[in-house]
Amino acid sequence: MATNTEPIRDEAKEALNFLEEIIEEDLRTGRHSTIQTRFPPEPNGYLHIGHAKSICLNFGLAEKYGGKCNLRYDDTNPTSEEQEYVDSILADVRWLGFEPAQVLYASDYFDQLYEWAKVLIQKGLAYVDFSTPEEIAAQKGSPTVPGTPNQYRNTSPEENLTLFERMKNGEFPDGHCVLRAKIDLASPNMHLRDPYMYRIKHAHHHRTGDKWCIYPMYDWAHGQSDSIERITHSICTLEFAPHRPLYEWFIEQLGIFPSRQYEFARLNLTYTVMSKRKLLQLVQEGYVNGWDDPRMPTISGLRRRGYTPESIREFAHRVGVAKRENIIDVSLLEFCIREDLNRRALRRFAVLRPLRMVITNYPEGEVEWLETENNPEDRNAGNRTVPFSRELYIEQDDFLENPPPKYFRLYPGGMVRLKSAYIVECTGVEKDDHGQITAVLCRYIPESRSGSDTSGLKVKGTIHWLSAAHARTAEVRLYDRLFQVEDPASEEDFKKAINPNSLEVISNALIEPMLTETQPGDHFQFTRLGYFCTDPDSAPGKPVFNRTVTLKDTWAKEAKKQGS
RNA sequence: UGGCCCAUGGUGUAACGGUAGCACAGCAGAUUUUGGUUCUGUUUGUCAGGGUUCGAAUCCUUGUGGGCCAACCA
Repeated sequence: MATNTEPIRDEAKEALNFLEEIIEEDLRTGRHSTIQTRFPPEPNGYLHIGHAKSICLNFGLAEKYGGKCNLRYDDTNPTSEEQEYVDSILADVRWLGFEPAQVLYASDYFDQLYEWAKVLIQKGLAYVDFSTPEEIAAQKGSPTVPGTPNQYRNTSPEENLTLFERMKNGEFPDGHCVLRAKIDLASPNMHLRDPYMYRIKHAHHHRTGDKWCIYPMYDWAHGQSDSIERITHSICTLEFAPHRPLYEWFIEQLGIFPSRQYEFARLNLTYTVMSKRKLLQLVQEGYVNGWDDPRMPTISGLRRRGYTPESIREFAHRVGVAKRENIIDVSLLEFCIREDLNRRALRRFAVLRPLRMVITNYPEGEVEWLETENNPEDRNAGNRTVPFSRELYIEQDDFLENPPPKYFRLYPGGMVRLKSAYIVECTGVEKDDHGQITAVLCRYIPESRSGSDTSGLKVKGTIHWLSAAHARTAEVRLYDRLFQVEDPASEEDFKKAINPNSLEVISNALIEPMLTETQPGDHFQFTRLGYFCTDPDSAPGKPVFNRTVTLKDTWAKEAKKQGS
């Protein structure tokens, strides 16, 4: 329920990023009356958190300024693109919470592009080149040495038109020739040294089938596609900045709608890699279990890990937009999901590494159903009851025979509160022949029951627990960062930096009875442990949980300090 | 040794010639039946030199450092 006295979040006072400034200026001056953006992935892999930033930017800008945003697949290279990727991309965009104004494909424009190529040829601005790739590379010179023209550069437009048509008709094998724009072989910008427009590929395209055997290059397709869609602000990452003069040259020569390109710095995250090539390697070489492995920075991986769309959108907002190279601390991402889930996730009891506890003064066979809150941050989440009995399980970490200083949990002679139940005092331990503790013995304080505590006792620690007779089992997958170094991409071999302990599977964790009814995608906070999400691998009666992120753990820090 | 882009605490990001702020992380404390949450406090910064100006993170200039660019990839 929104309070009306609260001003609508003061967006006006919030600082604008450089793209917002450009847009507001364009709107103010009347250069555009509305804006049109697009998110243009190539369907050759799964989307990752870096794409999420771009999606949030493009759709977010359109939303903010009352414009529209298209999803356009940049499908100009049939040999690396697949329908599987097309489908996953749309699903990810929608999951993030955005609906494209239109779902379009660069391949929709192949006919138009072909016609426009002929226009350039007629203007003497494009020619068919039969040189080998090596020859062309050599003729391009280097950044400090101008390129040199070859014989094909002088072919007449008429001849080029014929040649280009023959290319299109499939009269030449792959790689036999290319269509090049005739611009400036001496340009200090290598992209202007007669760039390729078309290459021959007798390949099946996932949408156009076998209609074409020539396919446009990125530079020849992208700006024209933007123009066709009347994209006002074509936002891309920094590495495309040197392409901008070419982007503008094509549009100018064709005299078509002048879309403008703007570049921003792509997102990098600590302890992971972001390039599609590297992610593909992780998948293909079995370092992870697929694109949606919860350790992957892919959107599908984050989803399976338990990240919510809201948390990712918030993250994208918080990282900001600028032109400076950056590497965002993954702790910001973790902050965003904790912030979101703290508000929304229902609390449940789970014991990952069980230790038996026997309450020696509690009647055998008796069971009490005790009330506990589903979410202390949200009164509307209500309460639930959990069974309490003589034999319990607690977390191994919550008992120590010889506790270090500042240890608030249980130890011989010490007292803790069992969350939402009673205060117990440890009276001793049971050990096996090897000296291993098999049970913690306690006596409980009957008048310390939560909600009606008249004991007057104050304890420092509160721990979670499960009634042994009522506990159910579940598989719990504990994930840690995939890499051991902050910036694996800068390593000689990024795969050597892989964290060998990025996944720990606990196949017999204990959970409270209610938790067996969960559905894949459900989020919970396991009290005192962290946020967990039900995995699709769950089977009836045997749920599987992924740890999204731990709770902040100041004791772990303190213990580490003491240890070192 | 060509062109383009960039440079603000540990990490990001504001300040649009006029008090260097915010967030995350860190540290310290208060509250707490989650060592969670919440609250309070706090450490740390304008790459360097020159110039313009009453005044420069901001404008100019030189340097330094980083990134990108020559694929029949996008």
